[in-house]
Amino acid sequence: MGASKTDYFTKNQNAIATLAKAIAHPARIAILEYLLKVDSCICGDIVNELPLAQPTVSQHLKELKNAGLIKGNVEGNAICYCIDHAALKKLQSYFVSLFTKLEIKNSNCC
Amino acid sequence: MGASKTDYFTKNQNAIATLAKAIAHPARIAILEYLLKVDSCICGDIVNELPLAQPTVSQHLKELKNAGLIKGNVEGNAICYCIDHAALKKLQSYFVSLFTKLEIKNSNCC
DNA sequence: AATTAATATCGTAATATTGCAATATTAAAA
DNA sequence: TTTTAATATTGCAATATTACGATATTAATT
Repeated sequence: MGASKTDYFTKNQNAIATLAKAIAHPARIAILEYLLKVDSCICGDIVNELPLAQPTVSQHLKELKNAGLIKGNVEGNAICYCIDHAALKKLQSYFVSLFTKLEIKNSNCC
Repeated sequence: MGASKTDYFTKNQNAIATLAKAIAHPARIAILEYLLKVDSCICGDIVNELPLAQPTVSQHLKELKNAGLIKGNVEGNAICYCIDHAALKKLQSYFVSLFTKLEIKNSNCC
């Protein structure tokens, strides 16, 4: 077969896996870092910043947008992308909760 | 083509993407959560816990191990898997630094 | 030594991801 | 209204991931 058996896992497990997948590519990490670096919401020069063709960047942007990590605003001709802070906080909160559990039972059995 | 252009990105960008990929599947999240839940380092019953065949679980365990997130110790016949706390901390530290940057510039431009 | 139990590996099918050329869309500018 | 600029979509090839049956490996048990 192939294609993950999504139904067999909890909503939460699927949610974090989906968020993780969204950032599971160096180009998408680079995009997020770039959007964090530039103060203003610079748009299409993400393409100039990355060593990838325009359609490829567009596709990565789409995936980040689908995951809810960035937002895109039409500004005339161009489109202004920026971090969706609320969504990133959600991502953060899952990790924090995971890492908190970790702190509690830090028994290294192996 | 296909296959990501790893060389064009920084070591750090690739590192976090690789870690994210390791947890970008609900089964692997479930495995990590299970290993966190059980106090002692229970081994093969991960297979009983998950709705997946033994080879599939074995494969997921291998990926988590390759990513350095878990450790496996041979214990006679069986193998004892457990969270690698040091590695998970590394994962945590990247996210913390990313989220810290986020706090600093929380200007929502869109 | 044969059996059993636990886990890993191999082989393979189904599906998903990545990347880009070509093309479409959309809106400003000329 | 044609041109130009910015971005998205389509189509397709290369590769990676997911899943599992069959089989191999390894070590305890009989």
